[in-house]
Amino acid sequence: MPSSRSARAAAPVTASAAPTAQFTIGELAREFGLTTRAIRFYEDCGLLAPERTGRNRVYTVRDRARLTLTLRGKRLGLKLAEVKELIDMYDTRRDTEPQLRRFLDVLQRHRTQLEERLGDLKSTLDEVLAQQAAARRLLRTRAAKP
Amino acid sequence: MPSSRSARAAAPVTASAAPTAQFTIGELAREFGLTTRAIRFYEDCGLLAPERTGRNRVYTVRDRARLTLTLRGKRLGLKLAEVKELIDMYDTRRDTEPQLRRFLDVLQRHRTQLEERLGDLKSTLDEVLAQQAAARRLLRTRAAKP
DNA sequence: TCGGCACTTTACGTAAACGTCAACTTCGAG
DNA sequence: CTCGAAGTTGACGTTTACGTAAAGTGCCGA
Repeated sequence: MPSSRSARAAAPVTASAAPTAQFTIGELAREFGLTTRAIRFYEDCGLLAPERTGRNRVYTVRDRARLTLTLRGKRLGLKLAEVKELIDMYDTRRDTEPQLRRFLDVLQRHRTQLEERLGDLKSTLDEVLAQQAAARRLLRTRAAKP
Repeated sequence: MPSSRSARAAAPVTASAAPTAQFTIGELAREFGLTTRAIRFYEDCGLLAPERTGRNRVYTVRDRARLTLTLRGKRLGLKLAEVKELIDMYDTRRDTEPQLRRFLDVLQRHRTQLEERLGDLKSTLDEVLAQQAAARRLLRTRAAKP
């Protein structure tokens, strides 16, 4: 069975795994546990901009990376628009000094925000751990004298 | 100027700060930087259940604590329903062993989730730090030879 | 040639988390 | 007594992040 690269104009000739790895929307969806609808929606939001083979979308490793970042941002509670701003920021040129300084500004803001969240997270995690310990103790004493 | 506890049936007699501290919805809103609408909405979601003086809501320190937890959960990207589940869990009795075991289950789930997010956060933070360092280096070399 | 499957676009539906009126009531001050 | 400020409920509007259905294209195997 040749590699299942379905629904695409047949690979050049005998090549099964292209050198510059490419993916269909369905492949990406399965890989990331998303629906194709979601992926297209991310494109509408400007988070992805895949090439086309005719009308069909062709995703590269670069798109895959952006998708990874997108999902991570989502898990951290960011809006897609915020994720886009962030990703775009990392993708833009920083040729001139003003650009570099603006970039550093944004980085600092993000860093501060992230560190705050890190604090929140650690607090909650600590509380969960404490509750876990307490509950386990209770369960042991409960088991001792029923 | 006596403490501004507006819009309430007058305090018993001369007491200005009640022993069991209470708050109006407006006070809470200001304190947490929310709208009263939001606070009422949280009540609709079962996150708060203030007493009433007639029709007016009266919040206690306990409600204040729940609100704090709610907002922290939000910052961590949890849905209000998830926050409710979490808070309720912390508030319920754990008298029987099955209850205790269920409690431990939920704790473990939350812990896993929190640790995943912690990983996400650390990754992003690391990347931000790396970018910061890189940008600063660039800026220095740029300053050296313009 | 005929399904069937994966892909496409267009378009309307929906759940979450509030915002935003509207239409009151209820106090305390003037 | 009237006014304003803060409270109340109710109902509809809005944004975000997709779900879902409709209707069509393109290729592949039987």
